[in-house]
Amino acid sequence: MIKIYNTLTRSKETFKPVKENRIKLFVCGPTVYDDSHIGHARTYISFDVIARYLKYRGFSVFYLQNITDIDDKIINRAISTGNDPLDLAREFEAEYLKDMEKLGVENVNFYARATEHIEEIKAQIETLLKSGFAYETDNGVYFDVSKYPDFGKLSNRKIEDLNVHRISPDPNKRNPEDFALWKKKDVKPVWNSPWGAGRPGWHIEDTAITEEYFGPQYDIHGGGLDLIFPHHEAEIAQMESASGKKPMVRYWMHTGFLNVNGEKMSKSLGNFITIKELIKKYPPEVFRFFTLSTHYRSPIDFSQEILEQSQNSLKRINKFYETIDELLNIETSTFDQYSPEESSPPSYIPETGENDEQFNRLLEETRIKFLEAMDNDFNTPLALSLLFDFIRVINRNVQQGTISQKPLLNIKFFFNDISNILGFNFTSTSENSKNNLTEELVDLIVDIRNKLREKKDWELSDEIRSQLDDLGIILEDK
RNA sequence: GCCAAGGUAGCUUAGAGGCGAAGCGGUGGACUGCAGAUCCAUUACACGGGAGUUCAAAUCUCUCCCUUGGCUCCA
Repeated sequence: MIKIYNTLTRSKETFKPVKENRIKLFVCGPTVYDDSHIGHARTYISFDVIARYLKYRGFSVFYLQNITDIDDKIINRAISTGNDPLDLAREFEAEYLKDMEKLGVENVNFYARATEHIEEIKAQIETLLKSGFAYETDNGVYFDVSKYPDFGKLSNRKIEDLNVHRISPDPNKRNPEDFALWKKKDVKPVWNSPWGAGRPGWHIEDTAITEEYFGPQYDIHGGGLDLIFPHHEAEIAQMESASGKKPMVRYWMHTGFLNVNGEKMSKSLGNFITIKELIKKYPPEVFRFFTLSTHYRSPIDFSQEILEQSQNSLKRINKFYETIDELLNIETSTFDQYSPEESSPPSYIPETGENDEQFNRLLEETRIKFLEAMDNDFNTPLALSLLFDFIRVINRNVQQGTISQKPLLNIKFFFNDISNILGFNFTSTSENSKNNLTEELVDLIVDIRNKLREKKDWELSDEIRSQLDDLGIILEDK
């Protein structure tokens, strides 16, 4: 039974899709006017894991994301760089998709561009106008918040409180908190509409897109915490008014902020880190681990030091996975050739052992606890800590030679599942790098060094090891 | 002013009434020619202060202190 924290009710609820077994998941995508930053990465990795887990749990997940490719920021950026706004948007959209691919975010089924849903947007505005929820002014078409008494239910605000700190509200609007559905414009990218040329407001694209692919009601809507107000609030108002159906979304999920060195990430503070900059310094998996070591709703603090910690922690899991592989591979490659007469038999571990049952039981317990942790609002930090507990016990038994192949094989399958769910790739280097020239050359150097070691030429051996280390190749003598 | 999230060992995080918290880091030991990895031990009977409820409180209640964020665009 999966429980999800619902921003709307501010409590954990048992998850039940509208349609049995089929989940419609929408997550707000980026406005493509610049390179994506590590805050985006945090959010999209979180939802990537959520989608992966729901699939693992047997649900069929349709994960939809919008791409905001028309917006003031894009236009301003295009003007300042002398580009066409739509070209600029395409360019950064491509960069975004590349970044996501590198981060291992691969579960989005469809990316929907705002500019390719102008007809749906206009249709929804038309509906809202006809039913009296929207009105037209000289500047555009606005949603009349006073017609929707539930406005503020997601962000827990009262309409009265909203206009307190407003600066210079548009006098043509009926209420200061009314928001634009259509902006009348005559410059640059504009589309024709019954209300004149212009372009859509920010909020309407999402509901137009979700209505097109999901209908007026669906399961999960996700995004960053900062989108709750006003964006998601506006979405609810639009869609529920247009369709007359409530709720538009059953579960609202929001990811916490990523801060840098305890401060909000912003361009003015100079602590703005793009995904590209990040993955120049650290493998994407390290960032993924960092992300998953904090609950998705909690704020997360990014710093070099913490990323180093994540790197070391992840190394421990990878190392463990490699150890298992090695133990099992030794068997497959040398077990048949082993004969008791040989003076130095190849090291191997027995196929079965007397403790097999015990290890299988431990594995099952760990699996159950892991699933329980993930079921409980996707508690990845707890899930990871369970893995570490398990790894320690198995390592101990590996060291003591008290574990056999059979349980190790089961463990390997379990970790394959884990790597799928969390989006890691634990595959050991030995599996990946066969037929690789670099690897062969390294093997050659290692062979030579082993001969030096036989001659007890420690000085040269150590120098070779140290120089390999400088090249990023870590040599560990057994 | 209004809303929200927090303050748990050196660092990063789980836990949410009773059971040894996990990882990283430090120190010592086992193993090793050395180093690394791994294991064992230790740092470490941790929960911002105060009061209350309870047989029992990091966990519930009250109160105080502090941090961060949102209320304009933002994942």
